[in-house]
Amino acid sequence: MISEDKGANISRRESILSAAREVFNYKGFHGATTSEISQKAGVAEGTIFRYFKTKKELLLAVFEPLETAWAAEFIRGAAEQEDEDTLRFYLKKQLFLVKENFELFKIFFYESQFHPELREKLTNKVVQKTLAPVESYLEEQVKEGKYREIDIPTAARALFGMLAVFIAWEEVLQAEDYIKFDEVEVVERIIDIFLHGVKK
Amino acid sequence: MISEDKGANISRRESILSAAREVFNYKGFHGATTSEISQKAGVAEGTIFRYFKTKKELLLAVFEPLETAWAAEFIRGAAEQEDEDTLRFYLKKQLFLVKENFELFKIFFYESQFHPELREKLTNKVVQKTLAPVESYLEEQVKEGKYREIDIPTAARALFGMLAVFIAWEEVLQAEDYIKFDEVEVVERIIDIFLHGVKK
Amino acid sequence: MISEDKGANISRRESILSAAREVFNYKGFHGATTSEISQKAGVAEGTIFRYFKTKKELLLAVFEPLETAWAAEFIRGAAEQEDEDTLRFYLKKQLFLVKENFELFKIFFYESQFHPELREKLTNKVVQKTLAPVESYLEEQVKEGKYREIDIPTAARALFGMLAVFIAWEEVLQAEDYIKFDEVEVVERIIDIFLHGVKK
Amino acid sequence: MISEDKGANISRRESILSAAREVFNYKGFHGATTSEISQKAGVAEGTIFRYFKTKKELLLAVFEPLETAWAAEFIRGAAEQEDEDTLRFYLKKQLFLVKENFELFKIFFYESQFHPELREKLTNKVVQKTLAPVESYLEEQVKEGKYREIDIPTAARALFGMLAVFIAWEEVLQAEDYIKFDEVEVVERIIDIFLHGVKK
DNA sequence: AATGAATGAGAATTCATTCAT
DNA sequence: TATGAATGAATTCTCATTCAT
Repeated sequence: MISEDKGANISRRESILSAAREVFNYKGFHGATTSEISQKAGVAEGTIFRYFKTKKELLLAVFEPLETAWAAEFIRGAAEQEDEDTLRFYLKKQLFLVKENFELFKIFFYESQFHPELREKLTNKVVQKTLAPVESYLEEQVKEGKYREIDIPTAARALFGMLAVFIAWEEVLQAEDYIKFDEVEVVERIIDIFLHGVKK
Repeated sequence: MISEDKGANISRRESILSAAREVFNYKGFHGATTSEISQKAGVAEGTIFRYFKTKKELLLAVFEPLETAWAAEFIRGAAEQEDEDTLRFYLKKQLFLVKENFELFKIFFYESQFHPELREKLTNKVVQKTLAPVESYLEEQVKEGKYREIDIPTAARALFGMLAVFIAWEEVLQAEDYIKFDEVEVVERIIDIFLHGVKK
Repeated sequence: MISEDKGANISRRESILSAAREVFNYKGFHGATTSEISQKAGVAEGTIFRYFKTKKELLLAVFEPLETAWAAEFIRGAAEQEDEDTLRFYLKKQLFLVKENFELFKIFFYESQFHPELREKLTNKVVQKTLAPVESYLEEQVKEGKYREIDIPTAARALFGMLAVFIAWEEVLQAEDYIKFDEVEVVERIIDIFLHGVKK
Repeated sequence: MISEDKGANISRRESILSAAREVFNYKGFHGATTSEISQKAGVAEGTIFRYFKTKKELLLAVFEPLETAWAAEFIRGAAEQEDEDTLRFYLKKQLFLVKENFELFKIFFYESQFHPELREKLTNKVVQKTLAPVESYLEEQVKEGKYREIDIPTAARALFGMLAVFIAWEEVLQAEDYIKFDEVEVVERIIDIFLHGVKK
């Protein structure tokens, strides 16, 4: 079979999802048109609606890989963080996961305002799952007397905020022209400040 | 003429801007219609276009007060932060300023992706100005040997990330149902962790 | 003002309604397109939707004159039918009213299947109102012993059925080519058969 | 293969026609989709187009059984009506035939407006054939001096109109909630009025 | 012969923008 | 200057029909 378009060996559903992700990313949900998505996917416009009843359903489907990634991650993440090294490893992995899926994240966040079902998914399937391992780690350390008597939920969220801001810096502000941060170094530095801040 | 609508003593331009802010906020830029804005502003739809050539121009104009607020803040903020107390005070004020204008911020952030002129404003007139006083404070402290040899830009951004994440928690995720944080306490705790983390 | 199109001195709403009636008539509701209606009305397609929120609302509005005509007729018709002459006069007027509005009737009938609100209007505002005067006339005559002991509702409906069939003959079957009936004569003959059939 | 669906022992063509009848009936021609018809028929959508070139051709084919029924009826009906009893019997049978096929009739009538070939069929193969026996009966009776000198075509049509209106009452208006007529009684009463009206 | 995925023309509806008043 | 009716391009979505398998 000779087929030069990108739909050759991936399924049409995937082509559409991939095109939708791309277009949603640089136009937003409302700004994206099904016409543009269909062109990018190399299918007829009507074909989109064979796979997704409405444009909104397409939006929801677009996040599936995120949920999947997080669900998988959660299982592995659940394996208790025992020491600083595992924590560092976990944080880096999470950061990488977010960066890798940043386009999706951005839309996910933004559209959450307008679609309660999205908001719920974001909160329960992504945010809470991301926080949980860190919170249980911190709790352990505090209990063992290694860390100060900090407020766990606050601390966990703060830690992620410190990391998130760098992704926003790069991805939203596209501000690398002003200051370019080396990712690995930044993570080390942030963890350093944080751990120094919570340790006794 | 005695007019009882809100446009009575504020100019039409202001009515329109205020209505636009409100509608952009809960519908997003694309979701907002000039018709709804005009109704909220109490003017005819056509009138909007006497003050703003296009809907996009209206979007850009909507952020003016943010810039103004930040410009004013910058002047005052420039007065060096000399000690922890001034830092705490500054951070709280900034946080309050962001929360107060959160609606605008959200649109500002989101639309920045699609409109480079917005992105530039956001980076230069808001973000950089907010970071500067903290960076200069940290630099001072490091120089004086009170703080560890941290990377200043990283630390400053991390600090704001820690705070920002709580606003996002409330405003984007609307996740107060899960955990409700007391704002004043949270700020104290975060600053505590941060300072503990950077101090020698 | 120089304006040669038909929308010159009738309101746009009327132009649209009139065009809609015409197109609904020869294409049916589903077969009619708002595009064709707008062209016939001499307005832009979008203009239709300034006057009628949806195509269906346009359908409902199209029947207003029917209801109005019937409401007016009802008031006059309510004046008791005292003798055969008034009955004849009433029936001819009704028949004329139906013929004059036949296009509307046809759509009204047909679409009643799919839109319960239409069905209810048809039954209550048109059919029942048309039957009432005839029923009360028949009742009177039976009571006075002039007519046989017939079933009033059956007889009234039967009478209208006799007349209606000729309208259907002409308007639906367009069967004048086969047999052409003289309207006035037909009505006389039918009334003759009917009265002869119910009299003692 | 033992197939349990309804298409098992009736031909595919019949399954499709039967499904089409059903769907045309409650959705109308335009409202019906070939997709729904194919599902109801238990065949693939494409299969419909192997049996019927277009949806319209399917519409035309749907009426075949009506024509067949009427053709059969005609042959039997042609056997002269000799007395009132045979007339009564014939009318009841016809009425039953119409009621039984009312769904088809309704579409037949309605779509006749838009498709001349349908209209012609309706007039020639159904309506004329139905009228003929009654007309010849009436003619006979008038000739024999038993009935008054009425206009035969008018009278025949009027008789059917009287009956038809009751079917419309039930089936189109679905107005049984208002008044419910007993079918057998109604037919008796109508024939009674009619015959009384035409007899000397 | 039968399938059903894919098509794309065409449908109703929305909305930023214009312009006569 | 302000209006708001009118516009029509653009949008999402539907569906009869085709065609490779």
